[in-house]
Amino acid sequence: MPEGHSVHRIARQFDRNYVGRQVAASSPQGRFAEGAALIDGRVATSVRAQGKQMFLEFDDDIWLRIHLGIYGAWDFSGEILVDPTIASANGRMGQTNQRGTVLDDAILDDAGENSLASIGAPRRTRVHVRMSEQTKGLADEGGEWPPPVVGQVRLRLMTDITAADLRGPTACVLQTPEEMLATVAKLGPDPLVGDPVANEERFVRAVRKKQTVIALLLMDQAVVSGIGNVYRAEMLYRQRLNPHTPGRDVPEDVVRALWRDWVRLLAIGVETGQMMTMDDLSPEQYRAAMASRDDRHWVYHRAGLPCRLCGTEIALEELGARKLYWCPRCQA
DNA sequence: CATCGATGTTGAG
DNA sequence: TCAACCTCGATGG
Repeated sequence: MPEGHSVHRIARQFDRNYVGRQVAASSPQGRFAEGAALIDGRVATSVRAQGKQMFLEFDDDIWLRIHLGIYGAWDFSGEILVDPTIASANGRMGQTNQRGTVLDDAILDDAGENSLASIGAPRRTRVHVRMSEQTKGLADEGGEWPPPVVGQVRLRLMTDITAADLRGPTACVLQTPEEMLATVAKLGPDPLVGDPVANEERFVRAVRKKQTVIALLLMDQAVVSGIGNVYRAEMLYRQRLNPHTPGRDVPEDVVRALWRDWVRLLAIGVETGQMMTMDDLSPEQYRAAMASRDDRHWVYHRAGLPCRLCGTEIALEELGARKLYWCPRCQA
């Protein structure tokens, strides 16, 4: 499941490959047939992302709102122009198969003549991008156009050279400009949207006026946009903050530190496509982290394992129907 | 092969 | 508070 960084990456791919182009829309699965018919043949005019929501605008004044939810995903295939701002730091998109990471770990066709090693001026490359093991075979077929529909595809958006298949979204709806703005208005600040100073102040105010525990506030999309269960656990650990601290009791400087850390982690996530939440890794640690997501985090998914710093068993508890991982000693 | 669980949200009760 | 949504990788037999 994508957290905010993935949604921004997807938005950039739409910006690069769809905005300014006429789009053929269809709903192979049928559950979005009416909506698809409404936008079919229109030109995509802009795209925006805030938190876990993405909005794709079509002429004239029709906004497609997408929320991937817990298992939604986009599959891109065909000929795509890779946004240079999201090429990975090591010169190649990741190769792991994490589900739901969408363009995180997006993959170049293994047989591909192209590599993203040359991060620079945008250039058109024939690549296949995928997100799920299921569609790997499809991408590797190559050549077939349009790509055969695999499984339940709610919405397919095609330019003459690129296809994007949407499956399993929580939300896939058309909105008027007013409705889109109303949706955005309910969302907390996103570091990549709007004024940085205003965003931080908004976050600080929202946290410090509530008695809700900070672990819940960080997951509240009205308080801050884009943080999910992984970033939540990791951010709390990085501040050595007890997850049960009421928002109003978190010192202001710590609240600000949380925000600035989110700014930083989101930027890293958007750029690399990975939720890398550990700093200053040794070469050995870095290799491990690249190879396995279990080695990228301080506490997430590490219940019962020794804390990387103090050796205490990482605790797991249910909070708001989600799993919370934390170190009882470091975050006392 | 079957079952589980997940980087999420909504809405019924 | 909890089921539903809807998909698929991981896990276990």
